Amino acid sequence: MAKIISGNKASKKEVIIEKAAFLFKTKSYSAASMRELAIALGVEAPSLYNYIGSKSEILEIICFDIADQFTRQLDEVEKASDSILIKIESFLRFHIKIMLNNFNEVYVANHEWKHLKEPLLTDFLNQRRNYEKRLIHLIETGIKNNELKNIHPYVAVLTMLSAVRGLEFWHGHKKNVSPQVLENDMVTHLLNGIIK
Amino acid sequence: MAKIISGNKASKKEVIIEKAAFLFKTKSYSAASMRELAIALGVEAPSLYNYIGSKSEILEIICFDIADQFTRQLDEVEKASDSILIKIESFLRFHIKIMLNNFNEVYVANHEWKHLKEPLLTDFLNQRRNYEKRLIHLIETGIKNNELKNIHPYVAVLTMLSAVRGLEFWHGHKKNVSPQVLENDMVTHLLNGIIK
DNA sequence: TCTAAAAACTAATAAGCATTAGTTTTGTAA
DNA sequence: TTACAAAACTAATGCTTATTAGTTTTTAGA
Repeated sequence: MAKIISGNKASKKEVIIEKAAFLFKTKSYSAASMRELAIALGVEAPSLYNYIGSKSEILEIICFDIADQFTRQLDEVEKASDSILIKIESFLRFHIKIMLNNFNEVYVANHEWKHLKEPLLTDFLNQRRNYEKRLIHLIETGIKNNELKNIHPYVAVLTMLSAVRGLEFWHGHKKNVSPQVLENDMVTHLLNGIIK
Repeated sequence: MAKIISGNKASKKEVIIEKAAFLFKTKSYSAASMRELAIALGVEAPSLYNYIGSKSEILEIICFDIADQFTRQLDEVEKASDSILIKIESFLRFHIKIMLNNFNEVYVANHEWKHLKEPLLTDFLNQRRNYEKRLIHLIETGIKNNELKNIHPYVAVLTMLSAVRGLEFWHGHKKNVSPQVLENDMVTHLLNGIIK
């Protein structure tokens, strides 16, 4: 059969992971089989094992790659000498952008992480919890600063994280709205509300 | 082996579905097996087929039961002679409450609907799309009324639906916050924002 | 053109899956 | 106590799964 087609830069392993992310998103991790993945790549299933160690390794790479991207961006936001408001705004804008650009991988990281095996599952959840804690700290600082209303910090973080995460339903609706309008309107909503 | 224990009111079928909802939420629909479900009920797998037709029937019941509850509540909201603002607020509060009270079933309906088989999959998605459209109409009316800012209606609906849906992460955090505070703070956030 | 490594293949393994058929046990009402 | 129905069981079917071992083909460099 044919060989795995790899673009100019992407290694074959990266091509496999990319297709797998699409498949895991579409059918879910458990329901997607290595056979299907192989067919999507024009190859027999066992051939995949020349590049990857196991099905679960693919999931691990996807989940931790995304987690790292979020962590690194938050590092930068924290370092910057901006107001809390600006910090929150840039964290929101980053989430929206990465959601639109790395759609499949973010979707898989958000939905299929529970199929990670220990100890990676615990690692992943700790990384997430830590990320949330840093965001909560941001909100708390904003409340003390008098920049923000006195709402429960975790509720605010949950609301914002969930809202941007909901962009997984955006596909198919983008016809009428440009990504820029989407980004601006959602940021406005989450910071200023919808009441006139 | 023992018999399936059914409470006073709940039929045995309802007990199966309840446990299945928990299992589908915890392990995902594909990864959860009828054998596991049976063990959780203290029974052998084939015994389940005395009550339910198939594994997928369980998923169907869960998904459409939840969908119906949302539809019926929106019917009432639309009928009521309230301002748009009040209408949106009660739709939000209903979502938050049902999320906290029917956690497992809502979670499964939100995450595992893609394993529904045709034509039910199409039915389900149509029902969802229709629900969204009715919410969009609510927002549009509010904008015309001058009750709401001139934001993109679908973005607003997506933001609100996603935010309340994110309460699936609430479990484990409820120690510090009462459901009432959670509800009020989230509603405030989604209507008025977080800026002081 | 020859050689060595990379990457594909085929075949097989062992396990798990939902579901069906047929049988036995259990509970209930006469 | 007997008889009937409900609800459990055991055994089996046929299918799919990820993964491994061993082999052949393809590719690239000297």
